[in-house]
Amino acid sequence: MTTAKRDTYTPETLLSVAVQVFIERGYDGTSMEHLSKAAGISKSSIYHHVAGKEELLRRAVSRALDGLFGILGEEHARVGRAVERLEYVVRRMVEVLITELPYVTLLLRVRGNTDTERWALERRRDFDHRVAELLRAAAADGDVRGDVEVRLATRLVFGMINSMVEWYRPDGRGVSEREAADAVVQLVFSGLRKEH
Amino acid sequence: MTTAKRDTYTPETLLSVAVQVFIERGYDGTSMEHLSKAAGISKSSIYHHVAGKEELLRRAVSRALDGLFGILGEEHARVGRAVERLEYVVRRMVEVLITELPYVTLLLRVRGNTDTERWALERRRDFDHRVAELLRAAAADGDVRGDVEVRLATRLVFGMINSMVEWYRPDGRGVSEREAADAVVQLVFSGLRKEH
DNA sequence: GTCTATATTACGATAGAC
DNA sequence: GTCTATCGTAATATAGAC
Repeated sequence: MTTAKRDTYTPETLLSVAVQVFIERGYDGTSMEHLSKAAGISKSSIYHHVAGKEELLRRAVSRALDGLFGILGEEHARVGRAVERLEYVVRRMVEVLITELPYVTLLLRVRGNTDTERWALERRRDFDHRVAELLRAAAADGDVRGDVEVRLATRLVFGMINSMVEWYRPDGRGVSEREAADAVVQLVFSGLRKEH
Repeated sequence: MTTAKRDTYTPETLLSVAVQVFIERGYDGTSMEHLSKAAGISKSSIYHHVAGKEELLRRAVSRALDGLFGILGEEHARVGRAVERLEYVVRRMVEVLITELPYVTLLLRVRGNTDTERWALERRRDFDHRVAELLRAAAADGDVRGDVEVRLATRLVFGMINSMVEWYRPDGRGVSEREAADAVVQLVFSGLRKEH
């Protein structure tokens, strides 16, 4: 290459700044002015890199969705007893949520006002259904309790995992990724009550 | 009274309309124009009833918080073994969430951009701490497993309960309040795995 | 209590210079 | 690739008539 890489923005690096601001102020609550201040460049410079606010949102939620769907392609999610595959997917969901925390955070806050948001919601539903199928198979195997409806249980488990974006912070002082994943797996499969 | 009550708006009735719109479009994504269209009156008429958008938000989250804090004052939440009080509070949280669904939904989506939102977040934290204390007491009694940290477990349980606002719809066709509360209590205390 | 009309500010996006 | 300046629109809120 002829010129060294300067500390100028690319769509990728701009994205990480934008996602932070979106999370702090909310997507709707963030103006292009807010983004330009946070990035240290002018509004029109942002338009040089991306077509607009919504493209930044699309790139962000795409990254989160790619991480989640990637789990379903992994070997431990595809072979073995359903209940074991389910446990693996639950653990990996926690890990992906932490690895891609800002992007997953944004994905989970999307409500469906724009085309991009509706597309993200649809892909989330696809993912949910895939995991629900796993739970259904585990129930058919007799490995999970039959007194809670599959769809309801899936929603509650997803709720527990996804809620981590509200409080998890990946600094050294808090909960480690391993501790978080262990706690979720313990609660989801064995519950709070001490076993006798 | 001298005149019969007409079908005109009061701050209360206007609130129920506004909350619906806030939930559909997001608080930031809702303009006074949107509200006036939904209410069937002009923008300036809304300003006759409330000082502005933020007052509607404050009224809404107050109602949700009153419902939640009310639980802690109930007898079953104050007397008895800690693990039993905890189970009662979890069940009642589900019930209040369903009873005050739109208001709790709004409360849980608040992010902290305005004074009202920061106040709501603070009160939510207070409530969380009160329930965490209950879990701590149950652990001290030896009724709850000791291998998951109290603060972490509380957050995950709240995550599961609160996530219900994302999908629960109180029409006759779906999950009843009783089924939902039972499922949450089962999962939180006993987990998914079939007991041996 | 509701309306129309409007003041004022902020928004997303573009033009065009450097 | 970044800037300043600006366009057209839509936002919150108010004034004042009825």
